[in-house]
Amino acid sequence: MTSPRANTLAVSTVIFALRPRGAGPSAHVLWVPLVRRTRDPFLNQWALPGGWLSAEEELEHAASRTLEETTGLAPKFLEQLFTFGDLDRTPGDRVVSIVYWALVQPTEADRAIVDDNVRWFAADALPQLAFDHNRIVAYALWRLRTKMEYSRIAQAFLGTSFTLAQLREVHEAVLLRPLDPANFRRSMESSGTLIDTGERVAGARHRPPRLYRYTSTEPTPPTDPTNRHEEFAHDDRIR
Amino acid sequence: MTSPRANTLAVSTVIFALRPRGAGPSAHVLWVPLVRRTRDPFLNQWALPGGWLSAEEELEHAASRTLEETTGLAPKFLEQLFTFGDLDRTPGDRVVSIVYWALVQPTEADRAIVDDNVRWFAADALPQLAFDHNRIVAYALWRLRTKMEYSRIAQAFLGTSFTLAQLREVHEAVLLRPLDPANFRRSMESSGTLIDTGERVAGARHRPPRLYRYTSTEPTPPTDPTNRHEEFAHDDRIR
DNA sequence: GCAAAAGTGTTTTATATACACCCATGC
DNA sequence: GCATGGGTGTATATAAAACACTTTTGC
Repeated sequence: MTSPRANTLAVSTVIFALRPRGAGPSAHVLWVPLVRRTRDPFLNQWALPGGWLSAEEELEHAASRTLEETTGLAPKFLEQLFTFGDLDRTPGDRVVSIVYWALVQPTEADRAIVDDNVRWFAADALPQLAFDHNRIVAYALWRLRTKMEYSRIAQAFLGTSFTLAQLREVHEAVLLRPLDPANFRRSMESSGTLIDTGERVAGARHRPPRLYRYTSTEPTPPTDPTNRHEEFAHDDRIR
Repeated sequence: MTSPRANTLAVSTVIFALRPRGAGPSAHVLWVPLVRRTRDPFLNQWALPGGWLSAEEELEHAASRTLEETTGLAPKFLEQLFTFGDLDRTPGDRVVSIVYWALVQPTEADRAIVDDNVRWFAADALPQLAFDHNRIVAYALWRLRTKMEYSRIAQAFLGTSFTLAQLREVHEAVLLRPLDPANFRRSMESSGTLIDTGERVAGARHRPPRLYRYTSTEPTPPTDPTNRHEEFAHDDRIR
């Protein structure tokens, strides 16, 4: 005789960073940190970072905390993605996972933790993950690509100032296609979200590019459910 | 001495229907069914239909079940909206609410249940609701309006066949602005989602309009997290 | 000078909008 | 006929894409 099933609440986070890669068509690729499971089910398999939700912790806080614990980084973008609760996604108790997604910049010589139980993987070449985590990452990737087209989350992969070429590189790496430099420049300039810092980057053997910053606020949708990250409104058009 | 707080899981649903109204600029308005709370907290105040989540019920099933129980209707559209879990949204135990939103057609002489504890309200003139439910409805409204512009959820308010004027009326009522009939026709025709049934509606004292149907499937985003409602992909772009 | 990327200009294409006007029906 | 929406045509404005060309640096 088995005891009745119970609901358990968990928070997980899909963390994206953009890192240079050896060679290939585009110079940067999306990477995702995963943690190795240290218990059953799916012992030793890779999974999204996350943990049980305590009754005293805000959802978003739980997401950014696990993010800090696995990458050592603070997110420049953090947003709720979806809540997964299919009955068959876990054996034993039913686990409802509130999943967030985050963008971080790979700073300070990849300050990111890398030990035997935490590793970064190329987002388009993941191994078989625990639970339904492959599906979750795939959905997060779709959301990232969709949102990149109408918002300015690209900045979250970069520092405070950047050249248009760097910003374009981010878009190209995420969208997986080349963008016309001339048209990209115009569309960014006309968006009104860029500020010319006046500075330039010398040193390369070509005309020194300008450095830009982002304006601090973006027109937020009337009712962002969280009202915490005005910089990047929640969906929308979850298109 | 108080016992430690616990997490509780609930599912609620924001249900929209489009119903004719007495007079005014547009002939139809959005309505939302609410239920009266029969216990504390917020005793007697109006709230979104919903209930506790059992460990044996799928999230979406819980949403459509409460929808059936409060309206007597089956949803033509049902999708996860957002998960609300702020610590201060409930007194006592912390309640995490997975909120769905749904569109129904007001069929069969408003088969909808109307008793002392269930009532329909105009979506733009709600009373003060229990918990954070005003904010939730506002967010659902924003999502409905956003999604109306790039998907074909409008059909969910209508029967299987409809005239272009009816479809336009839906858009106008949701978007709260008049649309050019000529341009609306063209944009719908060029979308490739409409099928001319060949039938017409006679009886009115003007040229009889054609009846259209929707094509059955829409290009789904690569990774709809649920894969159940291919007709209406989840955000995203939750644009 | 030459290579390479920054940056500007121009043309084409597609799409959205505004609005004039004809068509088919009921009365 | 006339009123009423159904339906077509067309001109204009705005934005996306394609691509030629000039500018500024390092070597």
